[in-house]
Amino acid sequence: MVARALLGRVIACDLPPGRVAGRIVEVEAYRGPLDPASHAFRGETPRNRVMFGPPGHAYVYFTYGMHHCLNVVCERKGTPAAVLVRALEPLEGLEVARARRGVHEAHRLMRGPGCVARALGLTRAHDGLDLVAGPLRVLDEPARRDGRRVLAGPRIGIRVGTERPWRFWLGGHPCVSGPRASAGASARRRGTSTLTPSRTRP
DNA sequence: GTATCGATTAGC
DNA sequence: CTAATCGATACA
Repeated sequence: MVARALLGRVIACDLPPGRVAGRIVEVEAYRGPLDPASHAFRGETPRNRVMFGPPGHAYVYFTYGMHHCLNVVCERKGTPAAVLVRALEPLEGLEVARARRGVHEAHRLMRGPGCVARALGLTRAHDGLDLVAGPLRVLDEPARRDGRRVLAGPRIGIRVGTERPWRFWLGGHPCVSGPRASAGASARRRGTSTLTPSRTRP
């Protein structure tokens, strides 16, 4: 619900040395006790505390010993749910983002959740920020999807909960990480079944 | 206490 | 495909 509504909206981050902003083009939804892929699946901890708080706040976590990821907390206080921001289309502050990322091409600046947080300059220090008050904000202007369709497919990078099509993105957008066509279309073209696991583990 | 594994990425 | 790199988690 909230995940789809966030597609096409703008996130702006006002931290030194200047504003970096981008349009949301790819997200993933995570829920609480019913979603084994969610950080909130096993209850509240110091790390995921913000997910259990009021909506409209940033949940920023640290993972793989080197990356941060940005989420938008949804649902009322006490009901953990969040939307992972996986990719933005750069709009403002491209030079600041380039300096932080060490990458030049615009379409690769904020492609992937770790890259989004890096380009915006976010760390655990920004966990819990109010996304209406700032300095990290979801701007109060209508979503602009530029005629692109909202497509859905399985979430990326998880090993449980993959059966739920809770990854959403703007079809064909160059800043989307991973597959850009719908899962169904992609499976049809390749003659493979979406239901067949593509990866096994010894 | 030790062992394992990530809501990832860059590079070969 | 793997290394990087460390906090959270599982388990003895």
